[in-house]
Amino acid sequence: MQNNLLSRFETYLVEEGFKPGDKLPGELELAERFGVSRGTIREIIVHLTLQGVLQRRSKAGTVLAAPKAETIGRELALQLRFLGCGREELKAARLMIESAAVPEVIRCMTPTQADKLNALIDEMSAAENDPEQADRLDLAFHLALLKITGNRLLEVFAHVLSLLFAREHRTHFRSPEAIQRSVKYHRMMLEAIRGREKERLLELIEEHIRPL
Amino acid sequence: MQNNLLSRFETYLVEEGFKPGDKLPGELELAERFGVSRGTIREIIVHLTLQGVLQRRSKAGTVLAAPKAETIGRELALQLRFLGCGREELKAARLMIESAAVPEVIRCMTPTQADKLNALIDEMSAAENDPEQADRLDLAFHLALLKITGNRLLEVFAHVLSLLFAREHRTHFRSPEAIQRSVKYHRMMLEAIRGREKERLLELIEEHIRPL
DNA sequence: TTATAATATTTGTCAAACAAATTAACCGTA
DNA sequence: TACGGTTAATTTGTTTGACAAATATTATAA
Repeated sequence: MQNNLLSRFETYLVEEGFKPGDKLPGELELAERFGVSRGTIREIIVHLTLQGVLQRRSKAGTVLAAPKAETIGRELALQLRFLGCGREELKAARLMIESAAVPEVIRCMTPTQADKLNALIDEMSAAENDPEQADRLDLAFHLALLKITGNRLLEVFAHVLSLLFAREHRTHFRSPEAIQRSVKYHRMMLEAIRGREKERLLELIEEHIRPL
Repeated sequence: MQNNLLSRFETYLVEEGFKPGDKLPGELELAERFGVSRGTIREIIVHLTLQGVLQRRSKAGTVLAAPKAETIGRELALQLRFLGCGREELKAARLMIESAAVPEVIRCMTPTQADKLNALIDEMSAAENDPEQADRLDLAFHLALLKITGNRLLEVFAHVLSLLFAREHRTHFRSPEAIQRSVKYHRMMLEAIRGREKERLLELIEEHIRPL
């Protein structure tokens, strides 16, 4: 049963003390070690590779990957897609996650990060005639916001939500006006963050997400 | 490249309009359809199976799975494990997620759900001499709490966090006293929920999670 | 029509093979 | 000794073929 082989392989990875970047033995050796054929162990290796746990350089070998929030979220999004969440459920989750981060965001914010947010806002404002680009920048802003907390778990969750949003409802913005309205909200949010106004920021986030 | 084949397969699943429970064609037919050998397409099928997107009854066939928060969270947890989050990061994430859910929890709570929470608390109280069981029930309580919101995305996130917690620090409770202290907090939280006291609940959650 | 037996599918797993790429070994030269 | 280039050995990516075991389907008999 593959499930069993997978967990054996997982504990092998952990117990053998592999660290990101370390090279694993070849497929043949691994197959022998686990008492299965190369094809069988390969199914597991490929799975973990697609999952983002391993990384393979073609024809050279397999190494333990340094997992990134981005690649991790990508795979999860597919699964959640079949979960069939509606727009409202997604919005609610986004709202909750972002609201949750507010205290930490205000606590951790540095001037450099504020500048970066500002740059994203400007860029989005400039993209008022490119809805697709504006959409990407909108999501980038919200992600950057959460990234301020320095919590990678939250970052992964936010990524998942962005991806789901992007896939299901890729056309938020239809007019330059809508884009500029969003830009305005982002600016107000940034002001609230700079002024450490927690309540104000919560209000803004809610108002910003609700009408999506 | 497998990555490409995976995304082709994914769009196939979506475009062909498969719904949970639907049976897919056999491996041979799929292999032919995608222009690869059985072994190659199998790597993708196995991956999606381990991922929880597909489900296979041995020697009978493959069907599209009805994804559950639990199985989805399980796979993600492994990935995040290699991300190497420390206890503090985990705690912060838990705190944020649970705090985020508070308004919704209070809004959505029904008497039946309150009773269920109560039952979980009683069970945990009775398990004061079985730390492992108490630990499980503790997590079950927190999960049930989030489930009240009816938001499956939040549920998945909560699951991930529970699993990470369970794996990394499986020995929260060392004494019956510690367990009863936790039980006491759960009871107070339940009271706050029943009384719709938002601020009180937030306080309790913070106090409850901080010393872990 | 229904129960049962025979047959055909389908998965799970293995072995062997080969091209293409990369890595390691070797070897002659300065 | 140190270095650069050529050759040989590994390793992956992918295919084909094979076979047992479980399951689904069909045919047959009561």
